[in-house]
Amino acid sequence: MTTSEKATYHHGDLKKALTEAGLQVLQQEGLNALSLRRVAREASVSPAAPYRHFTDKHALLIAISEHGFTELESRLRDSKENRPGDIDASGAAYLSFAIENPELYRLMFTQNIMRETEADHDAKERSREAFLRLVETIENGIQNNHIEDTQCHMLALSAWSLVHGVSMLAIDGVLAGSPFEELSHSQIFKTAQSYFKNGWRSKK
Amino acid sequence: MTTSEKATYHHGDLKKALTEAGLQVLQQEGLNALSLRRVAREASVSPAAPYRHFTDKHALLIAISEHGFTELESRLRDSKENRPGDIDASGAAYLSFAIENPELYRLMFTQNIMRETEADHDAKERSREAFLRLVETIENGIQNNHIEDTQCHMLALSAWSLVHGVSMLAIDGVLAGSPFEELSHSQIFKTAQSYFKNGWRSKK
DNA sequence: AATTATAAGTTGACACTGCTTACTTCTATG
DNA sequence: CATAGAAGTAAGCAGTGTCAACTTATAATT
Repeated sequence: MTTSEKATYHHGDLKKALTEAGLQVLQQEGLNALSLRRVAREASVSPAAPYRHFTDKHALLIAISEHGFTELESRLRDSKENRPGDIDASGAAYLSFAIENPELYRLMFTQNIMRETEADHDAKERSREAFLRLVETIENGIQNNHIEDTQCHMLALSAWSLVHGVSMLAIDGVLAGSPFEELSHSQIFKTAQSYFKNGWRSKK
Repeated sequence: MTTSEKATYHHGDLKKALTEAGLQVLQQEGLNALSLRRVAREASVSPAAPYRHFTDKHALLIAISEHGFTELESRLRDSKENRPGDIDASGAAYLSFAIENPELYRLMFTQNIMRETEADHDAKERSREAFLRLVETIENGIQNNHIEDTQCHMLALSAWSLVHGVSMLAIDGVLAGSPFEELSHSQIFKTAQSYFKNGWRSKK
């Protein structure tokens, strides 16, 4: 209905439309419902139309995944601005994103960029960059003057592992019924962190 | 060719055959190649035959997933027997399983038991039990006389989160190119753990 | 301005998938 | 020995990923 959008061209920006439709289907009906034909239908276009913009179904998934990485990164950036140096807040922001977008989050780490496929090379590269920006953001988040780069990198990976693990377990419903369920996201992260700090002592 | 196996029945233990064929396809060609028809073909039966043993495709996946949980649990049990009280060894065993069976491991936490579906109720229940045994095994692994049950549960979840996170990142190729790559699995786990113990200091 | 090249979308088809219904066959039990 | 019921088959529907051949609208060129 908006005049400005329609004027673009014979058909609007179909690639964007397909990606957004795909994202919506993914979030509302899950990965199994996400098909190229369905997305094409959603955009009122023929079943083969998407192939003018994506070489593959995989390429569409990569594009959606890229969108996710960008959004997650921006959330971490926001959290860093609002509470600079507060790594707990960043962890909470990360976890919130995962919990609010379970299907998307799972997709991001399932149809992974690193995996070797023949899919659309450009999209793959852009997605990979978005992913690396995320890693960078995480590293910046725990930047420390007193340690060197290598240590910082490992620190980042360790922290990320914990948050990623909690996110996955939360998404998969493993936390349901556990004491974790009662806590807020921020508290979950804090608790896990404090337990790690205090160390886990085994019997022996 | 073996006489004893053929004598079982009109057709052997098809349910088991299908599950094993499914596992093999999953590991060798990935989740996308894993279809009911393909598995049926692999077991030399008609396309609809599996439906006498699985209500759903999902039910087959649940069965395969259950197999995975049982195997992982047994590995953790072994590790505990061989090196009682050595939680690092358990973590390494866990990580090894994930790295050796990436597709299976991903499936286990993707087609999760907790998710609400109409699938084969029995299989779902058995799989859920296998899963809970795993949680129990993990909790037993870090059992501690000095802390109460609730704390122990949270400790287990925290430790699990870390190992699960490292496993996922490793599977997804995120660790490739990082300092982690140089280390053995056991060392990866130890390193992450030690970093957590020492704490991560932020600038502020 | 008319022509042409090309990007974008359509049509129709193939092989494959999950799943269902109706049918057959074997096996175990009364 | 008869037969109920479990196990497997056959045929078919709707949906899917993908491709080749075709059409059309836009952009570029003369």
